Amino acid sequence: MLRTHTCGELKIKNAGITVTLCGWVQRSRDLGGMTFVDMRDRYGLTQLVFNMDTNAELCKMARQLGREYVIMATGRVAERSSKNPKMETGDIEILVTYLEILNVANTPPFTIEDQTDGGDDLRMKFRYLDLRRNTVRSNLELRHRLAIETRNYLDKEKFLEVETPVLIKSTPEGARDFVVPSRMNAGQFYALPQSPQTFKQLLMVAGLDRYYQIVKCFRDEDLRADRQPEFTQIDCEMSFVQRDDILNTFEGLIRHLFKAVKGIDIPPLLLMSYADAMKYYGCDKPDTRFEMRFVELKSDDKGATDLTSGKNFKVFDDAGLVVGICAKGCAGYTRKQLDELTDFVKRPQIGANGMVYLRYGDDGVLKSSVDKFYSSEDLKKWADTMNAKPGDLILILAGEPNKTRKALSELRLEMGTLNGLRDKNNYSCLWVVDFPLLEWNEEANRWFAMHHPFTSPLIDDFALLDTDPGLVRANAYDMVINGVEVGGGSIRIHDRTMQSRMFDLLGFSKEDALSRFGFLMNAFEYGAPPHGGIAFGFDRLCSLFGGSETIRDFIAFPKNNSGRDVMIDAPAAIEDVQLKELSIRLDLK
RNA sequence: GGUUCGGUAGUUCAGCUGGUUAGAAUACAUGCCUGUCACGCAUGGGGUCGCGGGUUCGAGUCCCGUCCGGACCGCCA
Repeated sequence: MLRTHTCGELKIKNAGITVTLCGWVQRSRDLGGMTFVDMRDRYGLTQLVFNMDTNAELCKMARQLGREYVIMATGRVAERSSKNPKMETGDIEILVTYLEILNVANTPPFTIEDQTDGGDDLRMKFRYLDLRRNTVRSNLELRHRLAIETRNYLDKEKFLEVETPVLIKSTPEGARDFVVPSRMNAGQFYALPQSPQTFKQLLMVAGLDRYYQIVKCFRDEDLRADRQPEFTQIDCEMSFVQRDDILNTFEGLIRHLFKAVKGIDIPPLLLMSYADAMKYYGCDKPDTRFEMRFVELKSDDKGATDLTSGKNFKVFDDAGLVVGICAKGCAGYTRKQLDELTDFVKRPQIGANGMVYLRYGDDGVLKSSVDKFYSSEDLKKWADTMNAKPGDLILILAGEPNKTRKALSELRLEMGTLNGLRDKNNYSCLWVVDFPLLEWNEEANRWFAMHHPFTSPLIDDFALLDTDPGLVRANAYDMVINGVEVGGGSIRIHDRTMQSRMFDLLGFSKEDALSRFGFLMNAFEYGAPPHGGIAFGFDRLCSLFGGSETIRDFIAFPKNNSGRDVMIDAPAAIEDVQLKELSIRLDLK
């Protein structure tokens, strides 16, 4: 070992001993007669001192050190005459007697500080420098901690970590596959897994009983702050279980992670149906850190009261849904603020046509943007329905039900943000259950599995498969934390008649089904146990625990918005020889 | 595929309704300074204003196109 200690561990109690440290030059301060150098490694920062009186040669050498030079220094640990309470090792310093430059360094293009001056693009291009910064490194440490604690918990619960192949077969359902040409099988391609879904089910048929894997998955779709083309899942499957067994087991996992990594005891998870999530939050992954639930003033539901029609307000009369939220204590919003909210919901990404507001003044007077059409009695009814009190502000959207819910959901989140109700250190976890099994796709003119084709329907809804497939609920569940879908799964179909029934519904012919999933259907002929599972988005979990919106900060070498690795400059063209070997001819315009 | 914001010194940014030699901070270099710790002080170098075209007497600034980056919509079983 070149060193005796790290740059983070020497404290006042070590004063007097002689040590050798290795690390990078964070910063140096040349005061003329003496020079201070802050030396950094993964563990911390330690101050080196050089004095012209003691050793002029060495001191001059220290003056020549540039930022990020790699050095080795030997000296005695001494108590400082002026201590720095802001520094972990601020009570001591090293009186250097030997200094060696292990490597010189170019001046980095941005500062290696917690608050760096580097922009995102530059940091990604020099990611290995970016990773020297505390903030980024501590994100990777958090990721490591979460992985270790996940393994600890699942191991204790008798889960077996099994590796599944990365070169597999393309499946047409779901996301676009990344494909890999096969040299030995000209014209044929592997696909990279979007998830090890079928393999983990085969492991259940194999009798492994409980499987997990922290595994890379791949989806060739457009990127977002929380979406990368390659990402990591905690992928799990269990045999001989029902839904609640899985919910309990993985509520246990998330509880363990919060406790072990953040020291937080989270309350028992709420269980919310998909239908309620959509009705009260307009979204299948509600942020439940705050209430502000939707209240409908008019809807298509049977027996629903209609508080808005028949007053000549065409917008509401024509709407399938009139729905609002009540923002507590926001009656003081200015016209300008309300106009900004209106602009917010009218943005093309949100797509509302307009917004109606109703101020419930502190004096009890109701003032709305539709006073022309509605009497104060009408407005009072709205306010009462919405449980509004003086001082509150009601915001109402109307139109086609699904679009309107989606828009109001965005507005709700915006109001939550504006009112400081979305504290990143506050966690609200819940299960969303009973998703629809199928989704109708207009373009393809057929049903698609909302989750995947192996998801079991709820027993209660079996009969509806014949009469009204759209109403069939799936035995599926998502875990949602602070409005982020961190995990999802389902009880699978293990029965071959039900499986072929599903394939029928999805419009797969027998031949289709066999060529795509024949291996799985065959396996199911040999005694498949009832089973189900779940997969967590590990990167998202890390960013959530780290209090960040973007997962890129928690991935050592992430891709940019266009799916490029700007550091190694991938993807890139390949040699003609390689193409030839793969029997591939390019067709670029 | 679409919406939107941005691209000016190594870096982060400012630069007004078009008008002298394009600025600041920081980084870098040199010098001074014996208790600094974002050390301080002084001096200095550093620019194809992303690229191409257009309007104009004149473009960093306006227009069109294009490339790159961020956020979002579509997409993501």
